[in-house]
Amino acid sequence: MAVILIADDEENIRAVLREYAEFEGHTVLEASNGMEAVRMAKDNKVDLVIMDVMMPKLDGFSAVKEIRKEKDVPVLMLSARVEEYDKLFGFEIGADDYVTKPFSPKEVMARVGAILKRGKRAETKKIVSDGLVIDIAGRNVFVDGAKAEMTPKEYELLFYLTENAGIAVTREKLLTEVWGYEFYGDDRTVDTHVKMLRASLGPYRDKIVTLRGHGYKLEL
Amino acid sequence: MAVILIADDEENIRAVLREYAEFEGHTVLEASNGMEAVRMAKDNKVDLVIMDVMMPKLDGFSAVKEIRKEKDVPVLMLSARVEEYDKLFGFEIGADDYVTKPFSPKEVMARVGAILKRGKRAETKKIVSDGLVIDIAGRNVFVDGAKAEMTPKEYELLFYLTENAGIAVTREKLLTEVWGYEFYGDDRTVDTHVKMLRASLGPYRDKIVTLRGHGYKLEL
DNA sequence: CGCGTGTTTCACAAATTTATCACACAAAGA
DNA sequence: TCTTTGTGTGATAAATTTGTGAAACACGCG
Repeated sequence: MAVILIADDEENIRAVLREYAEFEGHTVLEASNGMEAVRMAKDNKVDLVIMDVMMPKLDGFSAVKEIRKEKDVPVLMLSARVEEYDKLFGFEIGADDYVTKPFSPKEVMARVGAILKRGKRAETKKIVSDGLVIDIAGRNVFVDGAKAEMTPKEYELLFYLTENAGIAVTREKLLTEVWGYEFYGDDRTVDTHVKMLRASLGPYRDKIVTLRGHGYKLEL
Repeated sequence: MAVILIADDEENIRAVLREYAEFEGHTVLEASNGMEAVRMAKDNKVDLVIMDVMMPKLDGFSAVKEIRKEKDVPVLMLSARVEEYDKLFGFEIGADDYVTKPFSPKEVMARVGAILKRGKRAETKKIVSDGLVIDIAGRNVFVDGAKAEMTPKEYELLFYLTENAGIAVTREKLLTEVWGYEFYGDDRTVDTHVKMLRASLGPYRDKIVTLRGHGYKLEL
């Protein structure tokens, strides 16, 4: 559905929200302080941010300001404070909603749903496996939240494998499908690109399984 | 600014909200029960409805449903109940926001402001990112407040990319979509226009990302 | 017509990507 | 264990691709 960044220094609050969010089919990223939240928001394609006001290193308001410099992502603020001032300030910096602690997860998710519904932006399909996010339409690949820069061939190879996830593919097949039927080169070229693709996938390098004497397969 | 219909059976609550709303420059209509609220909403040009849940003759939820049959007006629900159920139900019938009593008038007005702001954004379809404002309907582009003058092709190219923000687009696709299917010219024409468009976008030139071996993408 | 703005093509340099090769390494079978 | 076969990897020269400036071209208008 959507990618939600949950920024709160309290571990259990993140856990609760994550549970609810994932139940609704969202992908969740977590940040435990403002700095981390800013970094993650900038590096990832985030659809909504749930941001706590009081956090170490960088408070929620400042974090939102920072994020807004680069991205126009909707924000729901969380705060333990009940003072009115906070609420107004939250709206002033452009927060889309505001909930005070203690809150009910259901209410938060209802508000999240409302915000996402409003932001009817075309949502690109994403294939997710653990910390690996593959966004074919946006030509993005995220490894544990960080954007993985790849060469064109790597993208195409990965996308082809993704579209055929779980299916064994021969080198020949890959050459004709990814490289094109006119390609008359070496089988081993595939190996080299798999090597580079694996390097780009880092911890998820093993998602590309070698099928000895046959070819490769992407396991999601 | 806007016309706000305040529906609440408590006279003093209406009075307080009216005071704040008028202070912000809004025009206020009042209804003391659900039936009246429905009638007024249908007969008048209303920009936003503040609706109490518990009212005589017709409750707030039913009233909203009734109003929504004819008009797609944003609604902020008020309720004395603190039960979660109400809140969720409020969102389910499409309320844009929800505040429980006792509330602070300032908070309510802040939320009203937020809702109206959203609505306005949707009407003119202004896509904003930092100091970059793209008003497709008005055919305007503002860079840090200053209007950016562009050639027709630049506008069209930018608008197409904006409508497909976050999605990778090939040069071919751009040629057929922006230039027209009959165009049989050079791929590289796109490059040149991207170059010029980037120049026009000044500090936001990097919002147009080059996807090597593929095409371009607008990142908001 | 001639002019001016806007559009397209083109060529070249710079930067990036690719294909291939050789060798080390790993797996499977005798 | 030894052999054979297939795969992983680093290096590198060759091939692509893009950014850009300049020139050619198109077109509406006074």
